[in-house]
Amino acid sequence: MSWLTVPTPLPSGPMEIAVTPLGVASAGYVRREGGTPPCTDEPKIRAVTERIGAYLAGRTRELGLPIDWSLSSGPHRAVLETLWREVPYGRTITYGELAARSGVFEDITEPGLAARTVGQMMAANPVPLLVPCHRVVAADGIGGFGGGRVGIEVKRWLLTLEGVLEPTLDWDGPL
DNA sequence: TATCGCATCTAGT
DNA sequence: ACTAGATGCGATA
Repeated sequence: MSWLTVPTPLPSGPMEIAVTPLGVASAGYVRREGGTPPCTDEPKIRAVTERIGAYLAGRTRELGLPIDWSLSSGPHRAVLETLWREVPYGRTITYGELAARSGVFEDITEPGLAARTVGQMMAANPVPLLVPCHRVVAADGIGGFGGGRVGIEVKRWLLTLEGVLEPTLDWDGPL
């Protein structure tokens, strides 16, 4: 596993991406702590940078990057894969609905519990952006996002990019 | 293995 | 419209 940094127009700045021979294993909106080996595979760096750049510039709706799922397993992975398969560009799903779709929480009957658990799984998503956790919203509003204050801005930015939200006055992305 | 912190929801003022 | 409480999972050390 090696790391590379990709410039983005996001409010959070550049992303840190970890790649393996299988694909992208990890992505972060915030800078990783040092100590991880940088990626030296130039064609791979160019491919990842180009795909993410095109997506965030509105030139494509598909990232088209292979995902290495090995960092997640069990129910966590099942929910992430459900989200990845069933929620396309420009669509959103609520925490509760995703819980139901994934089929992981059929034993859980308490209202809201499955939804909360999904929220915690999204917070622990190793590959945000590739697995579109920003398309998962609360039943009554936009919901939350990791990374504190900047995190929620990233979520709004991405939803605006995909046409889910109306551009605000400070919108600095494409369109 | 023990502890911590919730990316929610629903109901009750 | 707004506030508070229920409640158990996953992550971290």
